[in-house]
Amino acid sequence: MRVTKAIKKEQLRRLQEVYRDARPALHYTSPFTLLVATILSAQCTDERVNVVTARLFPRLDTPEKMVQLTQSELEGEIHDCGLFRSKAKHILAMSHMLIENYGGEVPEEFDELIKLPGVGRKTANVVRSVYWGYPGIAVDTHVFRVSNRLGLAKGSTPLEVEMGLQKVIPIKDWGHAHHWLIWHGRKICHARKPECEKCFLSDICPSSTVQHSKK
DNA sequence: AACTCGGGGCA
DNA sequence: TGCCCAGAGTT
Repeated sequence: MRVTKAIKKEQLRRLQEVYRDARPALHYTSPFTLLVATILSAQCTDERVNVVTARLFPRLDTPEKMVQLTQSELEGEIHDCGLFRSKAKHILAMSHMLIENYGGEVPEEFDELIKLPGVGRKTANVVRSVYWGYPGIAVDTHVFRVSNRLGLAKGSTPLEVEMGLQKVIPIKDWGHAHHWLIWHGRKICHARKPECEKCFLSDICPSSTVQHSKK
């Protein structure tokens, strides 16, 4: 199936309709806690991240409080998230940098965010688009996979998909489309066994395994 | 572009 | 057991 611009628009319309009430799955109360939760979410399910942050953020929700922990203490706090050594190192270094260079606040500029240890394009775009509503699509594994399957934005690298998505998604929806695509990837368009028979986009998805009589 | 970090969930 | 999970840094 050739994916026309009209089909892409229809895909987005249906995604918006079905996931209208989709909210961020990660628990956070501020830019800093969203930043930390997003770092913890790397290669880890959001359910597990929420278990860790639920007991972490009531006590440690600012850079100033975070840097009072030692490396090994923080590793113990986030152990269940996996990749805990590098994550703990990054979170501590990031907190120190926020205090020294940004007055303890999280900068809103993309170029400043990605200077922070442990923060790449994906994490920077999450904080900007989800918390502050800035333009920018965060491309994680779900967004990458679903976008490629739908033909919404094809690319061999996350950056190519990010640029492609920004051409087809209206600016006002960039923070929301991030959630539509993630929820769709979680609920239906799984990595290993996509449930195409349950998918409300199977008739206009070039990767669908469902047979359709009409083309 | 490929490799590494990493414990837990699930087939 | 083997593969996967809301990635980023290094080589």
